[in-house]
Amino acid sequence: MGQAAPVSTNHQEKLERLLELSAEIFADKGYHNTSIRDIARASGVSLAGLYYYFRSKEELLFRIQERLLRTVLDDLRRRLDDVHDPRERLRIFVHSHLRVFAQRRPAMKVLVHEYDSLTGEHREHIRALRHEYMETCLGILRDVRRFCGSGDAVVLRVAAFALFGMMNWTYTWYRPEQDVSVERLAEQLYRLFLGGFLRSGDAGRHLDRCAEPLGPGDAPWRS
Amino acid sequence: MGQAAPVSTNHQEKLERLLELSAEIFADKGYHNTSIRDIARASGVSLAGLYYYFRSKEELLFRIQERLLRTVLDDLRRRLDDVHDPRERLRIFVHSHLRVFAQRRPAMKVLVHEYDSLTGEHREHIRALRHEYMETCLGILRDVRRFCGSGDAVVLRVAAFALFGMMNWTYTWYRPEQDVSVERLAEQLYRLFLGGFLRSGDAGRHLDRCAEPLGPGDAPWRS
Amino acid sequence: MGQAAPVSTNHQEKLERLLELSAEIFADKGYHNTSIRDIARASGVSLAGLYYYFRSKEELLFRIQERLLRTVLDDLRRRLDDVHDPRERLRIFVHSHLRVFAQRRPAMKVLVHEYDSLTGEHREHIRALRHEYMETCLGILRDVRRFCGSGDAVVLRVAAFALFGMMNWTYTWYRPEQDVSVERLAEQLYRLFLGGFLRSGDAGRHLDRCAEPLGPGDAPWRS
Amino acid sequence: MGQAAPVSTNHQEKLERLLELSAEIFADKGYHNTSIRDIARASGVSLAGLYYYFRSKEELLFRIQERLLRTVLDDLRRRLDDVHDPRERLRIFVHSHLRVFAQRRPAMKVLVHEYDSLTGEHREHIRALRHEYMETCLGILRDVRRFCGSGDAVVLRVAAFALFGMMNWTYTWYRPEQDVSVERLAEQLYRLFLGGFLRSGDAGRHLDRCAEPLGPGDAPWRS
DNA sequence: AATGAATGAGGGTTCATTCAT
DNA sequence: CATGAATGAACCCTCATTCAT
Repeated sequence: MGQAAPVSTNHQEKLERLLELSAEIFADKGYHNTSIRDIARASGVSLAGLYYYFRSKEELLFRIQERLLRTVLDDLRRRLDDVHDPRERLRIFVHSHLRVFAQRRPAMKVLVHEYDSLTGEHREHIRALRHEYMETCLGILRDVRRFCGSGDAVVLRVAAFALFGMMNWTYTWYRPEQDVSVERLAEQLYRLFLGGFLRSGDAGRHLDRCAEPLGPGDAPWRS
Repeated sequence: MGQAAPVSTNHQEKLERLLELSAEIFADKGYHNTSIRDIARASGVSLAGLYYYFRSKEELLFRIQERLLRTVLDDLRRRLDDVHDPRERLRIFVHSHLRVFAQRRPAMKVLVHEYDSLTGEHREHIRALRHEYMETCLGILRDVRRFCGSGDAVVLRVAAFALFGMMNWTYTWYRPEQDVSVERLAEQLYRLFLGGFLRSGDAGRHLDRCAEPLGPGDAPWRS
Repeated sequence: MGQAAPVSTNHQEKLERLLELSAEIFADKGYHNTSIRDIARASGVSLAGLYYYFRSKEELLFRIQERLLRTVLDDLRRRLDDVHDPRERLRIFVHSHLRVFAQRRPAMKVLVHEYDSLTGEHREHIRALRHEYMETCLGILRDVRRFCGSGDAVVLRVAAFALFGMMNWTYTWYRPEQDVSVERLAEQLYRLFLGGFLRSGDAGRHLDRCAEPLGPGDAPWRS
Repeated sequence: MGQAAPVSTNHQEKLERLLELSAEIFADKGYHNTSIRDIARASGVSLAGLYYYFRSKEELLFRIQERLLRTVLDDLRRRLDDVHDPRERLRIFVHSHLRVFAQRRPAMKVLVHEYDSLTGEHREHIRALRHEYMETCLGILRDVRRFCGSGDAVVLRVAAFALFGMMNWTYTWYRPEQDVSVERLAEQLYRLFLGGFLRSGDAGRHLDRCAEPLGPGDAPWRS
């Protein structure tokens, strides 16, 4: 009677604490430069004890990335739910991304910086989630353009990557505690991007030597 | 005067070939995931032989980054030499950066991705060169703003990082051979940035919780 | 009187199932290459649960060997009970050994292949049972010889080991389902051995450098 | 001028010393129960230093087995070279096998006992060599039978395995220093086998329930 | 009677680096 | 200049085993 399955909950909680902690260490020293022993030491769990929670170091990395991506995607979907104005949707996208970045900095750095450290199925799995996120972004941009001008696929793709670049690069310099607030950062990046995006048109088209259309990139951010 | 130290030249050439090759491998597998043996194997030089050219693995990483940064800075200075129009200077900055990125992709990825892998003096040295580069960028942005509007330091800083983010992030997705040409990419990013930069003003200022004054605001974006 | 401890019976049954299963796995992968976890997985019992049935991995190995040896010895004694013809006794010995081999292949392989994996008292205990079995065999051979010729102890010993070699080696090649029937295999080995045994005499005696007397020689084989 | 490549020779010598030593330890403690550290300790070479000579523990096991098998096969071929009498050829086979067994006991035990510890290509390679050896044996037995009686394939196969069993099993009990001389052991086993082989005919044929002929087994001793 | 959680010890292997030649 | 040979330290991971429940 009363609460059910407290054991499982306990396990889940401890696991999440370990994910959080590991993300911090990976973010700090880099995945390959972090030893499982480092994590054992920091967590107070024995070396072997960790393997009760993850099958391998790479699975640990994978779980960190997957958990964050799911959070990001869920959060975004919820926020976009009943918003229809294209620019407002873009604004929400930028703000949501950066807010999560600020709140979960270590995991975000790991997600952005250590994608290449994954291999095999782990990588494939994360690639798929990143792809989904990228598609969401491209959809929004398409709507903005349809509303305000032409929607060249190549231009859209470059713009999307530019936007991700602006946002993701923050992990190299932005510290929420020392810099401007996330809200203001997000707003500035949003306006910076939107301002240029709306007027960029098919910039430099005439310069391009490759004629063929590129089609939708298979790379999410980059596979 | 006699022969000008042909041995030395030979040495220099071989060293540069090794730097290039190592950059490729580091870019491909990551610095920490690459072993000196990998480099020995790929170069045909014996394991011990490599240590004639570098004192340590980290020095190898350092040389790759330093060499590229010097190239970038020199190239940029030369191109900016007698150009005075602020926007044209910004345009040159963007194009120069991306052209080098495209021409020396492996080294660029290493420069961008493996900065944290440096320690001690090596890191400090590279930090200084990066700082110099950043200052050049900020100087250009300041000029653009002075020409066209207010030049809030915080806004400038965020804009500069946004620009770097857009450009540096390309290492994760842009392939010169498969994507749009570098020229077009550069032009689009330049316009995207400039368009937003010129109209972004002190976006979101009222949202900010930080107290410090930011200079006279201009018209809100939405008006 | 009442019920005869049904719990205990349950326990005994489960234990025997575990012995059987473990024998299979040990036979397949080798004792040292098998982990307790493998056994837990295969049996569906939890890792810790297994330790209710055995005190240690080695005790598990010991029980497998001991159980089989007792079976073999009991079976043999029963079959030899009222048989007095020496050759018939030998025949029974061979058939019995090989029949058990065929019926309990995994355990037999473990018994033959993993004797060295035992240590201390476990090893000593099994050694004693094996010795008993060997003595039974030697006794039979002695009778055969006494019946048909001289009974040199050395010759007997070598012959006994030869017989065991022929029989035990079957674990490396004989598969009851694919090869000749056990009956035929047993009969052929029996005749092969008996044929040679009866005529081998003190073969090669003159070749031997050992000085110890070997008893009166009989006619050379070639005569 | 003078001797060529002394370095290579040195390397080869050291490697062979390591093979020999490792064979002893594997024979003594078993392959899976021996750690590379044990070998390092016994050889005086550092742990990492060993990996200059073998790529892996399994390759070490493989080399031990391969080296011995090549020795055995070469030796046997040389001895059989100009001998034509079938019985003499059989005699040479048995003597050769046991002499090598006695001279290289540790390696022989490893070859016989640790075949299952090999995997993948290593195993396949050894399997092929064992097969070649087995075929040589079968060829000899066929000749003996053709000379003296019928040559049933199944009987031959069983006889061959019986012979191998007699000989290989010696690793479990025979100590050249304490037992009869190798020559005498070989002679006795040879006569024991030949005596039975020549008179065994198609023993127990009528007992067999499986009718189909077995054809030449693919297993050497047992793959 | 059974298990989830945990651990110390040790496994095979790779690493950056050195040094005599 | 260049290398073959060697090493100490550290890596990730698995092991048999225990103990509170």
